[in-house]
Amino acid sequence: MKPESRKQEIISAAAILFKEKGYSAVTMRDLAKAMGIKAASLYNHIQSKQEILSTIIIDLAEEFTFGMNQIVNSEYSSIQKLENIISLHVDVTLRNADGLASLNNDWMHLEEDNLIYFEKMRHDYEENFRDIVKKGVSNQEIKAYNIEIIVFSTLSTLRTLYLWYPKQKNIDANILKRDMISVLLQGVI
Amino acid sequence: MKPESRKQEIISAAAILFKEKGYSAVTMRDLAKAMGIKAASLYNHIQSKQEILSTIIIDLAEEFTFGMNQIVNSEYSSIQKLENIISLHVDVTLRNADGLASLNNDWMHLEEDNLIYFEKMRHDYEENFRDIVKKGVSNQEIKAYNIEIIVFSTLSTLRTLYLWYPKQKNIDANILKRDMISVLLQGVI
DNA sequence: CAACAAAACTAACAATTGTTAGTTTTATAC
DNA sequence: GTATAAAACTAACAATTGTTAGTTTTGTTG
Repeated sequence: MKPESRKQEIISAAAILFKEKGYSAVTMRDLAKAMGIKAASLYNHIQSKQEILSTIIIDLAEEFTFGMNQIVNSEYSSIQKLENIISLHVDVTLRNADGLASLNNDWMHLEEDNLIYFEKMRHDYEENFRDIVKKGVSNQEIKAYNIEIIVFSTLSTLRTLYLWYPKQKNIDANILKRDMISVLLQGVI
Repeated sequence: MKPESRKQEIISAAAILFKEKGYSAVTMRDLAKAMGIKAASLYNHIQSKQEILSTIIIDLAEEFTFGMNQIVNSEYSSIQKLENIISLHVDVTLRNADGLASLNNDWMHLEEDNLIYFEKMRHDYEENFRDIVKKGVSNQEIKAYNIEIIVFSTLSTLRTLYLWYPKQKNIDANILKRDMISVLLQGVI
């Protein structure tokens, strides 16, 4: 592993603190203490507290957007697309569970352009997800339950994965994917 | 409907603001403005900002604890117990969606005894939930997937219901229960 | 060792925070 | 109409907030 830049170290430390208490409750002095330095010293590396938050959230949101676009443009069946979405969430969660806490709970503290940009990405993501489910229902690949409930319950579980998986000790990514696919999809197929 | 006491009005207004921005980001001046009064005037009715938060969260947590205890002590099958849990969450969510945002996202800002009390209730709740699933698996009422994943994915969906149901227009509680039961349980039965 | 950049420091700022004290207004009861 | 209680107000507090300016220390490169 190559050493993180000082800026990246700060962002990673911030993500952990944001996960524990939320963006608003974490002070720059808290963050500095976690880094073993003084608050003012942080500003040699970052521009503002807000920059930390937006870096954490926007990077992750773009990862999801990119992954979803690949899935949407693929030639898989609807069910296979859903499996790929589950796989995407597992991958991102294993790589950056701390950051996902901010994405889920602190996105509303983004400012101006970043807030608008984030909300558009989230909206498009949900829209793509919904379209995949709809297509699957019209295909008769997926049972015609309430579509909104399928979308909501699957997304809820995937979005909350960051809270749960750290409690499981050393769970293998592929086993996790397989089990998530079973539980989330067996009911709707 | 009987008129809410002034204190209850404040707590309800606070729950809405807490849902939008989180406990830490809402100031007493924000809350006062929402009530159309000055911040100092709030203190004629409440003791502290913390008291508002703990009232919102502890009341809800006790509702869940009470409901879960009734289900645990009933003579239903495991599946019926799970259906009753789903029904409990739907009922509580329809009655107080705003407060559930605080319970889900701001419980860590509870102080001392209330924090300990809350964490115990949450732990016991999850433990009861898990035991019901385990019993169902040993009964062969429930498929023997990864138990932890079943518990986690079901709870995630139920806990996030408060975010989603307000977007559905005038959805009937009983229809919602029926559909939730279908999507959450058909996969694991 | 001299030079330079990276990264830390001290000290302070203006704004905002939850909360208190004391006072005035508003509504209710006799 | 006067007394009482409820609910608002003004003014201020001590602490904490994100951030800046200016300075010193640390580490690297020739």
